[in-house]
Amino acid sequence: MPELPEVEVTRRSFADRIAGARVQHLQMGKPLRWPLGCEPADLVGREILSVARRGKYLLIHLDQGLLLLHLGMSGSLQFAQSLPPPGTHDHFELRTSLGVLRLHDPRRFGAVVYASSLDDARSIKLLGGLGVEPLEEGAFDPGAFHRALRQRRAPIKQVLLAGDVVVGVGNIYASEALFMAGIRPTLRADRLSGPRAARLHAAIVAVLQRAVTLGGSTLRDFSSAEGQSGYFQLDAMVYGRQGLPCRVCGEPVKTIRQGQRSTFFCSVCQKA
DNA sequence: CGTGGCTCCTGTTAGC
DNA sequence: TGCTAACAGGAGCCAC
Repeated sequence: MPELPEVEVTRRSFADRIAGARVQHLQMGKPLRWPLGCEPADLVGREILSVARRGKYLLIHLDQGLLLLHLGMSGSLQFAQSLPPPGTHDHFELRTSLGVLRLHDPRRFGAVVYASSLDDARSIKLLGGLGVEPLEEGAFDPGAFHRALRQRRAPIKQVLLAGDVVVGVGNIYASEALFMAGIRPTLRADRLSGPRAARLHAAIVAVLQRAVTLGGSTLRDFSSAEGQSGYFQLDAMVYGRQGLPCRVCGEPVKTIRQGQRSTFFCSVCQKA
């Protein structure tokens, strides 16, 4: 569920408040995607230095090691001075001197993984193959983006989702960025001209930035760690709008399946 | 090595 | 109203 904007909104909603906290207790619920990788008790007493983000992963840096956190499809975080007793879908809870951090994740596609450092095998395995950060100053270059796309024969939508060229673009924002750039989602990535790749590059940045500003999308259950819902979906151009008139030309929005995920597009505004 | 398909899990919704 | 099947924002893994 959460794509880059939702993860970034989550990070901003608690990073400053948890920095400097001391870990008092770590409680795991039902198994998540991978085992934690250390004894929960081993983390007691460590200090939380900062919360960073890489792609859709949150990196909680400790004075020794770090926790890699992924929200999967249905995960959300809460951080507060105190919280009501955990429910059936709360599978990770970190009690600290400054508050309680809790992961709520019904589908349990999310993960919390301890790594001793960023060069640790566990972090390399999870973060090593990730593409560039689209919103990082100077990191996402239109020319390099075009060159990377020329190596790929898969449909452009699926190349965006794969996350090894550029990170953070999930199912909602892939459809939205392709609409904004006027590109058909089924077009082979290597068939994009330089100008069209540049247009897509700009669209990705614009869509993600706008979504962060709006507090992310809240289709079902996303909210920030402060409990705020996002508003992006209220003005999605194509996502979730199958059969409804395109906001630009009025043509009914189409939906197709690509790699078991639904894609939304306008056949008039996205001719090729 | 790039690509496409499958998989994990639970909850909600569309359709009969 | 009730049952069932399809689908949901991710992404690692495996066979080609």
